[in-house]
Amino acid sequence: MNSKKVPEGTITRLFIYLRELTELARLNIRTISSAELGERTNLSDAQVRKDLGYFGQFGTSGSGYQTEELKNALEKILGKDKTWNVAIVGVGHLGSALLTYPGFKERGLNIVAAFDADARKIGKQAKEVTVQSIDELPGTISDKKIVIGVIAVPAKQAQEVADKLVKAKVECILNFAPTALTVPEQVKVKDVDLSRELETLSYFLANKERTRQLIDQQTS
Amino acid sequence: MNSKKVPEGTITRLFIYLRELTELARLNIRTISSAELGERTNLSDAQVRKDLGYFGQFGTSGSGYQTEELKNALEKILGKDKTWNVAIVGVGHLGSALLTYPGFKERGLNIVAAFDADARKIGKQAKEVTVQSIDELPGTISDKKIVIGVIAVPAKQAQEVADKLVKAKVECILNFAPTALTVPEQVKVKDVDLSRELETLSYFLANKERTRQLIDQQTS
DNA sequence: TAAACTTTGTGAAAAGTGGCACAAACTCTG
DNA sequence: CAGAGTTTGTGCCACTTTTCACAAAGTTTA
Ligand SMILES: NC(=O)c1ccc[n+]([C@@H]2O[C@H](COP(=O)([O-])OP(=O)(O)OC[C@H]3O[C@@H](n4cnc5c(N)ncnc54)[C@H](O)[C@@H]3O)[C@@H](O)[C@H]2O)c1
Ligand SMILES: NC(=O)c1ccc[n+]([C@@H]2O[C@H](COP(=O)([O-])OP(=O)(O)OC[C@H]3O[C@@H](n4cnc5c(N)ncnc54)[C@H](O)[C@@H]3O)[C@@H](O)[C@H]2O)c1
Repeated sequence: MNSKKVPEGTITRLFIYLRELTELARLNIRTISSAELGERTNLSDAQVRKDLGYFGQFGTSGSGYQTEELKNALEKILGKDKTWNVAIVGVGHLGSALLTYPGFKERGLNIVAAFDADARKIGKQAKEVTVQSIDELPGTISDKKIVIGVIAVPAKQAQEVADKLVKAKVECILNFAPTALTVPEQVKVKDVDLSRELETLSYFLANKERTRQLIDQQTS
Repeated sequence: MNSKKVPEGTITRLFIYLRELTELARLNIRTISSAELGERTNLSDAQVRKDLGYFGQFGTSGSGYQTEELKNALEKILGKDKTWNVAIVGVGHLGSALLTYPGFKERGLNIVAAFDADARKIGKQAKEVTVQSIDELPGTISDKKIVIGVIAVPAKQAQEVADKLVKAKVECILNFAPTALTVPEQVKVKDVDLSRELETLSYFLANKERTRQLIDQQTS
């Protein structure tokens, strides 16, 4: 095992391998080679081996990897054997969608609190969670051992909410507001910018059109 | 201006700069240096200049960039001076949030149609759009000149919806379902996998001690 | 007008990332 | 048990992207 920095892409791919291994285990397939695993995930055999190489040696020359064993190892590496408590701040359109999404719990992320500043939203029930006033955030974060804060408020309020979350000592923030947050470096921020993804497509379309015009000019 | 290949990351960051420039223009701030712009977007001054450098020379030594001028230039580069018609397929929790979000129109992405397979949702009004039956998709896509399709249905139905969108001749697909789609190569697919983002956080938490030492690279 | 200061634009160096290729390790076969 | 076959783990190389660093260009000051 080398202790070099692990590329972001490796982590993403490990989740893909894990998903495939879970399927293989279900099908009672006991061993798999990097070539086969790569085939099934549209990745190269070398990529598979290199990714695993960051975390140790899991295979056997000549036969490959034990499905079950590698699956367990990846679950441990990826933190799938643990669960974490999550709070959502801002129960608007997006916040509500997140609150009811079952995919979080399936991945070991339990939403155990929700906060909003709007009096009309406070007290509302969504799944097992009751919307609380933002003023109760510090106490609840600490009492319920919440380690992830999800920001789903308008961009203008995002930094203010981030400050409250940091003060309450969350360890990660998942930020849906389209704005850059400033936080101490020990707090991990993950930005998810839905608009930007769409915007990227508009760049693609604009370029496609430009290219087409250039080609038209050349051909005509 | 050099005509070398523009990194993917550069495009993403240009949108970030543009967002900040729009805010600066609103605040009537006339000029900005790469250092200040970098400060406000959590990026380095060199990164800002390099990114802009792919598209031309926009600044003035000694004083920086004209806010309004750079904003206009970026809008043109990024295709923001055009608008595109968008359809949403699947008006559930996420689809509804997207439908009512005003940020898309502001960015030249007009949601002009929405489709669902559930009879109870059809006919529902959301903003200016009435939810239509999925059967009307081909006709509407063509009539309304829709170039982007957004998939917000459960993973199991995602490929089937993608096939319909491709057949109806959309040029891009934004896919929120956590599954890999197979489409012809002339159709651009952008996956937004919220689950993946969450999974990454659980990895971070599980490996916090190690990751904390290597936190330098998290600007993306 | 000149000197001090600020900031850009960009080559060159550094860092990060993926693919190749092969020795070493192991399995299989007769 | 030897020789043929399979597959891993990793050093090395090619490529991409970011950071560095500084001359050139502009601004400000006196
Ligand atoms: N809805 C979408 O499709 C969409 C798409 C892209 C980005 N976003 C971003 O996600 C964020 C949320 O979007 P939305 O559509 O859910 O907005 P929304 O207006 O529906 O909801 C925002 C919620 O935040 C609450 N709030 C405001 N200030 C608060 C504060 N200081 N503390 C606690 N709660 C506060 C409001 O009361 C409201 O309930 C925004 O930043 C938006 O830009 C949303
Ligand atoms: N809600 C979230 O917070 C969230 C988070 C991460 C990922 N996602 C993903 O986004 C997608 C949508 O999530 P959601 O929470 O909105 O689900 P949802 O169940 O609330 O909505 C899905 C909608 O799609 C419609 N639908 C089903 N099959 C269809 C078909 N063949 N054609 C047209 N419409 C069809 C359903 O009638 C329903 O209205 C899912 O793939 C989900 O995994 C959602």
